[in-house]
Amino acid sequence: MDMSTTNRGYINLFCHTGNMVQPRWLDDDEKRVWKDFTLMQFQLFALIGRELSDTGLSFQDYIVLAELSDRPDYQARLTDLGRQLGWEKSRISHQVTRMEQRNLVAKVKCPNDQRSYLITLTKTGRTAIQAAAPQHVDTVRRYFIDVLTPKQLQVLGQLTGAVLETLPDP
Amino acid sequence: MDMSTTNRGYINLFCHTGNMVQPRWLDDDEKRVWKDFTLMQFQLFALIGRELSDTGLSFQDYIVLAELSDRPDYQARLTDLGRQLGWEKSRISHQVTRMEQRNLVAKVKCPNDQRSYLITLTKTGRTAIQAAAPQHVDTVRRYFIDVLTPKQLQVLGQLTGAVLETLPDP
DNA sequence: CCGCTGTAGTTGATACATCCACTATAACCA
DNA sequence: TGGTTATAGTGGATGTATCAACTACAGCGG
Repeated sequence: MDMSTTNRGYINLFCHTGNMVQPRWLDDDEKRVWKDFTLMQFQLFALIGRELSDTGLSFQDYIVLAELSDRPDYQARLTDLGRQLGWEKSRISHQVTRMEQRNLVAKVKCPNDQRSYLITLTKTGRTAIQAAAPQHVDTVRRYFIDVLTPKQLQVLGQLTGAVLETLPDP
Repeated sequence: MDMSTTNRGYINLFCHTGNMVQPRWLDDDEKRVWKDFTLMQFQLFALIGRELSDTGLSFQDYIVLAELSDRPDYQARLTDLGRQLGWEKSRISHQVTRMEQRNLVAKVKCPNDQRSYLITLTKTGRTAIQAAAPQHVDTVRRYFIDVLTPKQLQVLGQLTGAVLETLPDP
């Protein structure tokens, strides 16, 4: 099962050229970046979740509430909400259902389209995100934004854009 | 609830200076980078999971199998495995339990330490990661590594390191 | 040898993400 | 107008993270 005695492990890559399958290893730098990147993103989002949890909101709750807060009328159609966040319909549906049960948002049948729902920010939801925002944004700055130099931030923006463009739609 | 009429939304940040709480917004660039970054990482890992799913492995399965493959004897103590991956004990425990039920790994009581288990790669596990590796590594290259310029990869490595160092231990 | 503290791992509860199959309405077009 | 297709959303099943409370063993100091 060894692919090479000097460069083991399945983080290493194969690359399909034509109908030949040729190994194309990750070199040590690429391997390190990939592993560190996966670790970093996971730890970062886990931390954000933990720091948010005193407020009774999950990061997912926060994201939805923040998106609704960004709207002039504090409401959005369910699918628009999902589309805006890059969430698939089932994910946003389940999430909103849970949030509705906790009274963070309300669902109203859309008058124009009998299939749709308007999701609106409730008083409770508004209060919750108001309470959570200071600590959340502090965390994002402290452990991410402010850790990076302006140059790093700029490159990260470009790089993120490049990856997002390459990623297929669904 | 508006923090400002020109710069709304709870992605914006507050910063605690002494016992004063002062708003410190994310400017438009920072906001874009943060949102795009969260979106990118999520979509990327979702894609990796989907592309892996034909092989019957989740990304988490893959990570564990890859880590075990990297060991000369194809085995590791449960906690070492978790430590290596940056996973907390409950997470690695649950994951390994599920993987054991599918015969991807085996658990043996550690002879030296009656509290510990040695997790070993089974024949099935070995076959599974062998089958999955080509497509997996191809995906990682195609949608991440090869999308980035060497310069971007280098900056990403530095930036990732900086964030990881800042992140608190647990 | 006893008790204390730390470490290894489990378990059950809850929340989250995904998949797939499903209902219902809308839009289109022949 | 009636049939087809696309869109909006639901619901259940499975796998995945996290938390807190738990058992059990190890190592240490008296």
